[in-house]
Amino acid sequence: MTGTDQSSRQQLVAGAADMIRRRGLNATSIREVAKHAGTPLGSTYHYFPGGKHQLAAEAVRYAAGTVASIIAAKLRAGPVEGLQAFLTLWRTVITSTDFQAGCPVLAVSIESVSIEESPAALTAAAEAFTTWSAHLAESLREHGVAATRAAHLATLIVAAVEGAVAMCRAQRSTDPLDQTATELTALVQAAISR
Amino acid sequence: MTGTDQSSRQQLVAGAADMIRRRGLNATSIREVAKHAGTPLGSTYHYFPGGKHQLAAEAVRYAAGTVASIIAAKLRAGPVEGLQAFLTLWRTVITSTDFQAGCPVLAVSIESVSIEESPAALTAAAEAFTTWSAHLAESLREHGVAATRAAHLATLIVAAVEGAVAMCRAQRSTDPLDQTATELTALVQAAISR
DNA sequence: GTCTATACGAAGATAGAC
DNA sequence: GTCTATCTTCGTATAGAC
Repeated sequence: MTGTDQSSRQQLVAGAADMIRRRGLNATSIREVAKHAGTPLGSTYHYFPGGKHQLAAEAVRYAAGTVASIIAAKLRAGPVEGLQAFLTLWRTVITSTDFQAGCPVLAVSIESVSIEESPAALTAAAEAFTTWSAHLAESLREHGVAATRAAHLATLIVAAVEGAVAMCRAQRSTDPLDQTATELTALVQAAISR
Repeated sequence: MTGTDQSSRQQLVAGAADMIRRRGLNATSIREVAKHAGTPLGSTYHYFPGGKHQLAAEAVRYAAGTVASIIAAKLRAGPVEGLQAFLTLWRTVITSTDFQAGCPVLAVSIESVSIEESPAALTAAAEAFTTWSAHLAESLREHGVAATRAAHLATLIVAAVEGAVAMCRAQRSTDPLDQTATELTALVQAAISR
């Protein structure tokens, strides 16, 4: 386990995550991921014997982990701050890429049809959504929101933001996310101040 | 323009919409759409000279129009009834296909990266979201919700439902949509009863 | 262990037979 | 006008040279 090995491997994972969030899972080819990482095609199958499924699953976990770390850190300041961080994160993604990138977890959720076709990647996507929601729900509970309501509210936040990011890409405008942000912020503030 | 022509054409469009909502845009091949419709491959390019882009765009408009008709009809009974119809519609889609189908509009929004790559389909997706939101917003305004708030709330509804459907597919559970439904229904009821 | 070269299938699109 | 056969490119994956 040398440093070079890990950096090549990590570059493949990060590159795959970037391509998936831009073009989707099916339009992300191993060939191009390898080329982008500067590694030969064969190396990919050395690092990821499971082929594209394995690479996709790791890419989802990588991207999901990054997002989870950010919101978990910001949630320590409170649910509203965590929500703001979540919203800002995705707004930055779409604006900094001129609406060309979105969420790789959502892409995998839509393109991995059955468990049989891409088991690991779809499972990783499901876990990502669960983790994000759980972080938000926990913070809401800590601020006095009842457990059931907190869970529902957390799910709504994740669903709404994911959907809004996709709408922003289609419309080439940040309006859907900004409008969603306004509603969600008001909703969370009302929930924790009762 | 014989009856047979139009039915073949429509079968291609409907078949494409079904495949896109299940597998996504990139995994939907013209070959398989043609086979499923029982028409030769060449016919597809006769009906759709613009190739896959044109077929995808028409598939999106077809699916989006169906959804728009349903919610527009139910919205006449009020915003809550329209929301319920929107929610029920998607819940039926995911449960009747064992979580294998979702929204084709969302799939196209995520997989059509740039305007250059798939201009017509992405434009059709943007219009679908706009149309759905506009219907909901209009109904909310008619029930006393201020114009700006109505627009924001309508966007939140579309975004949240689209995101929730994708989450349901990843988690193979209707919980995300059901929890989102609870929150959205309460939110709309509160908005129109003030 | 790393990488080049290749096998094999399927994609979008079209040319040309009927 | 309809459809068959084919062109070209690109996908995943692997076999085998270094």
